[in-house]
Amino acid sequence: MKKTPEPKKRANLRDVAKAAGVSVATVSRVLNEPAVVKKDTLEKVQTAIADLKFVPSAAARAINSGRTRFVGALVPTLDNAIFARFLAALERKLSDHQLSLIVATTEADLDIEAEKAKSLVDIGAEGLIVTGVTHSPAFHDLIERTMMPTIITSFFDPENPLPTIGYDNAAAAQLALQHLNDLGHRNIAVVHGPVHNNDRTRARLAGLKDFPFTGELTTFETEISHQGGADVAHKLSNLDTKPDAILCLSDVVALGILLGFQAQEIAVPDQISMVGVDDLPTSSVSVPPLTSVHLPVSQMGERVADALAHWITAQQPPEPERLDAYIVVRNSTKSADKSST
Amino acid sequence: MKKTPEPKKRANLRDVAKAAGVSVATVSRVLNEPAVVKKDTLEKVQTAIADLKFVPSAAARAINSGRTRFVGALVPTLDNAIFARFLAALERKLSDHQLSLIVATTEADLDIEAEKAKSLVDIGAEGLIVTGVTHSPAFHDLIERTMMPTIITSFFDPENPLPTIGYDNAAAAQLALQHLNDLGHRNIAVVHGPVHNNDRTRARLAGLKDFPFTGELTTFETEISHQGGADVAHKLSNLDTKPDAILCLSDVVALGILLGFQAQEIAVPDQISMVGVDDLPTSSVSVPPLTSVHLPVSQMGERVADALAHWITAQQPPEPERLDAYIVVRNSTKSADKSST
DNA sequence: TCCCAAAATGTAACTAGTTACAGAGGTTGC
DNA sequence: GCAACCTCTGTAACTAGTTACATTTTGGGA
Repeated sequence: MKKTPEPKKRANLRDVAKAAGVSVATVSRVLNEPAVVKKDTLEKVQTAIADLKFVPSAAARAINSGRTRFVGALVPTLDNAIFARFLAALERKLSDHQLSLIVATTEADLDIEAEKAKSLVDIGAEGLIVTGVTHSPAFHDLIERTMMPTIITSFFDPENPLPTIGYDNAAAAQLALQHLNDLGHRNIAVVHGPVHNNDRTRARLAGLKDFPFTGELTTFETEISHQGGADVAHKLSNLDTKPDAILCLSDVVALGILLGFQAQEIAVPDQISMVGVDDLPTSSVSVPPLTSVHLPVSQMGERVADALAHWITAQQPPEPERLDAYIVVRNSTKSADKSST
Repeated sequence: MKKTPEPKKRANLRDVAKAAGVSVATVSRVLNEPAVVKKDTLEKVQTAIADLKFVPSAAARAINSGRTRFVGALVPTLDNAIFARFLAALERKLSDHQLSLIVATTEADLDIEAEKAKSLVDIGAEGLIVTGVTHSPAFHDLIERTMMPTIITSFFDPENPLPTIGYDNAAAAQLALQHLNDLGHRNIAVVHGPVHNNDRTRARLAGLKDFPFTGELTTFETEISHQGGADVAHKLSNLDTKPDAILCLSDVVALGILLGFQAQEIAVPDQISMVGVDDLPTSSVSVPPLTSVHLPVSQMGERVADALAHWITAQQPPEPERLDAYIVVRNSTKSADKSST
């Protein structure tokens, strides 16, 4: 007495056509250009669609149009607000182009990156967005084989084979050093995240090296987190000769240092000046507000979205694009002579 | 003398079959079960695949398997670390199930949510994850029509028609109030984000109302950002009778208040106690470290991933699941009698 | 009323894979 | 020596849409 042998099967175009007593072409027209369908036919079909709870198959559409309408972005982490802000802008602008965004995190591991890139391509991504110019051979293979439109962000390099849309990391770091130099600081601690698998950080450090600075530059590597910053604050406070300024290549870490210093009652900027790089929203409300090099990540998200959408539709890669970083001077820095009170 | 009339067209299975001198079935086998193919045939085909730079079409695969291997998550924003952390855990666990994650932000707007949900379904999402139980009629329509597996997060309600996996927001807020009550605070400022379109916040406020607290409870609404917190700090400091404790329904705001108080040299917890809700990583390194109700968002991400993956494959919705929040006492609270120094 | 074009609809061939089934060739057992 | 079986490969029919082209219907003007 079973009456439900296979009730689960989803209705398809043919089913709807049969139910409405029309051809598949008509149903397809109701879906795509209802204007050309006569009114009562239209209604008949729409009723059938509603009755059968018909939902067109995305895959079948995609197979004809050759479009899946989504792209993938590979970022090291979502835990750093700088990427979250980039992705927010990217997603917003992509949806103007009728594109959805798949986010995949790589944990700054090139193998994970290649693997996730592969799975993005496998499920049909029409384009890829990646962070930095350094990638595994497997990744480059994949991009070359599939000719997948791929844009590199957070990095500007007009020479790179894949188009880059981003800022000049070396220049951004130099902006910070310039500022400290102008203020007369001579003994500067440079605090940065892991350089392994992070070409942005390496480029920034290289930029600092290239800058004509005659004072002392000491580097400290730590985790990119508030905790990582707090750890460095602790380390710095135990030093025999303390630096008179800190140049921090990440605001998250800078904020952590700031908190660490507060806990130890080291006064910023009176005892020590601090510059960050990123200019997170939080940096403007920290105590003291943090002087920081602003990275235009929201703008970057928008430019990347436009460029990738254009690449996909017009089959033409975009020109590399440099977005300018600039320093925002707040109250975490002051000139060296006054700090030796 | 043109030799490239249409060189762009991607090679397909038939092209490869022709090039390798085998049938399409054999090529398909090379792709899916290479073990059953004779070695030299295998090599011939693989050579052809490489030569033609053949990449199987995801859409064509999906049309047969009925699977697209991705799901969509709708969150209000990426700017709050609480969602970023949830998504990070979700994405990590989903990839164990061979599922990718499409992230869409709704800006806490139910219409945007419905619209983005629709476009996720249109492009073939196999399941959806949404924040909170309150949604637009269009959204509910969509879910019902498509019978899309959909899990609600950040909210626990066993009565809800769609399965919820999350914490009890009322109970979480009460944990904070309980703590302040135990410490003897009688005049408490409750700071929260916009209640409009935010049922989590509303549930928390309702929880506070239900708690048998005999003191004074004053509420303040502000933006969920450090800036929003700083604004409230300013407002509070201008009050005639200041509260002796602040219960903040969001750690981001609490951290902003903390920074605001520092700028105004109001001592926490000596002059005023503070509790937050969220327990962000930053909360443990703020000055002072923030007492906060821990919301198990990473665990939530993992549970949701497992539940949704199971729903998709086994066609069976999960049971609602309550995850426990608990308070983490740090140094931003102290008992009332000592704070009246 | 008839003719013709415009409007509406239908037929069937596409898209790019998977897969049931058939069949060819080779090996083994009796 | 021949049936039985296994291994490997091929044919063709699926999946669910879109769309070029053919055909039917409709309506207006002569």
